[in-house]
Formats: sequence, structure tokens, C-alpha cells
Amino acid sequence: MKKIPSIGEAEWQVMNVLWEKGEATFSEIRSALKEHSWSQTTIHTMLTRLIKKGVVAIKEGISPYVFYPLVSREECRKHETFSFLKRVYNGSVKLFLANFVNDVELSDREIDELLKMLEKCKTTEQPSEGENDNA
Amino acid sequence: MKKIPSIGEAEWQVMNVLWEKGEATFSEIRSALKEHSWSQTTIHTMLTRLIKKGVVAIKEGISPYVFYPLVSREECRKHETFSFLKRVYNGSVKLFLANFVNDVELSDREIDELLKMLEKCKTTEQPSEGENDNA
DNA sequence: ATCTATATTCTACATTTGTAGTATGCAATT
DNA sequence: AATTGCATACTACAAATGTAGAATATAGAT
Repeated sequence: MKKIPSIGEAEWQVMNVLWEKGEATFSEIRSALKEHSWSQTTIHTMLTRLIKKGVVAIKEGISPYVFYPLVSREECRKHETFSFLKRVYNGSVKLFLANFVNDVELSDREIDELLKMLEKCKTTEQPSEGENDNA
Repeated sequence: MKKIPSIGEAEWQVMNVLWEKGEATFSEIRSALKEHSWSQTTIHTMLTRLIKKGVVAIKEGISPYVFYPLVSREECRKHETFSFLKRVYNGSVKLFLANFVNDVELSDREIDELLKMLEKCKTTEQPSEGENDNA
């Protein structure tokens, strides 16, 4: 698992475009972000910084540059999740969840889905006898 | 619910002391933070900024200032949680949870506890007949 | 070769955050 | 009153982030 740098609020927006498109030229990125009234250079600056941070790269040799992500959204999300947990909850998952189920008003449907996920998780987690998990 | 400003990593550490102690003089804060090798002025700067942000205040008139928090840890945690959800998961609780139960390796015990919390939550949420929740 | 539009780079500036030196105020002590 | 020590304030600086103007390059049209 590679080192994930910190990614700012606005940078996430740019990354989102890249993650959703897989790869994109600058104008594609720009038009995908047109709802944000960012100037072109602003977007370019962010791309440059993301490249410097090692999370975005350019396909070399092609006329209009093609940008693509070097890290997966999942990796970044995971990284953010843990840094959030650490900062705000001293890393206590338990504490976090106790607050979370209160703060976020989950619908009954969401709760049920979550329950299902957790049940599945439990079965998968415990390696009692069947150590072979064929996904 | 008052406006919660953004609170940085290091600032959280200071807030934690205040939240845990309820109130504290500077030296108390300093000694509570001694594991971080911060210079005194660093801590003071953070307190000043937290005051400017409106999340900490000083009990006026007393010899060594007594600092105390103006916002609860719960409020701040909630605020951080939502801003995290928004930034990283576009606000999708569902998406977040699906990833979360995978990323965080919950022990079976934790899963059980969470299941219990959720069940309770479900009962509490639906206001079918018993609208009166005596905590 | 020149013009024009798009592509790409460089530079700049404000704000937030982490970090800390220096200076001043005040109080107890000699 | 001068000294010493803690309390409080002022100032400074670097890195990260959001934001964008200005300059240059490059390609296609004239």
C-alpha cells in the first residue's frame, strides 16, 4: 500500500473527475468541473500539485495531455477515514460508531442494510474452521 | 446549533485537554500536553486562535487565566464527521458505511456491539406509538 | 509568415495551520 | 528599587491550500 499524501478539499473534486473518467484531458476535466466557477489556471494548478504529490500522472507523448490517477479512490478514502478517526476520535472506532449512529439520521432501510453488511462481515471475519474464503 | 469553525490537527489536541478538564489554566494545559514537545508559545498561539475562532473563552478577572471551551466535543465531532462525509464520500452515508466495515477491521465483539446499537437506534427512530423517550 | 485559439507553464497572493522567538507585564523576593 | 520568574502578548516564518493573472508554446487557419 503506497503512501497517500494529504489531499485538500478542492483537490478531491479534481481527483473525483479523474477517478470517474479513468483518464481525461485538461478540457475534459475542465468541463466536468464547470459547476465550480474555477478559472482554468486554478484547475491546472491543482493538477500540477496532484502530480507533484504523486497521485496523478500524465500520459507522456500525447498531444493534449491525458491525466490519470495513480492512486485509487478506495485507497484515498481509506486513508482519509483513518486520519479522521485518529484526529477526531483518538482512533476509537467504537466511540466513533456510537456517535455516528446518533448524528447521522439513518433511515430504517439504511439501518437494515448496514445490519446485513455487518452480519456478512462477521461471518467472513471469523476464520473458525473454514479458513478458505472463496469470494 | 452554533457555527463550528474548522479546527486543525494540533488545535484538536488543545481542545481535548479543555474538554476533558472542563476548564484549565495555561500551566495545566501545558502540563497536560507535555508529551507533545511543543514550546509554550506554540500552545499559547493555538489558544489565542481558538479564542479568535470562538470555540474557547477566558474566565475574565482571574489571576492566571482560566480557559474553557465554548463548544462541546460532540458538536465538533459531528461537524467533522459531516465535513468528512461530504468531502470524501460526497455525503453518501451508505457508500461510506459499505467501505467502512471493510476498511476498519472490526472484531466480532465490536460488530456485535454495533449491531446492538443499531437495533436500539431502529427502535428509537421509528416514532410509531411511543413518542416519549425517557433516557 | 502571421494570426488566433487552445494548451501549458510560471509566478503571485491570501488564508490557514504548525511552530516558535522575543518582549513586556506583573508579582514575590531580596 | 532592582531582580527573578511566571504570565501574557506580539511578531515571524514556513508549508499547505485555494485562487488566479500573465506569459509562452503549439497548432491550425489565412
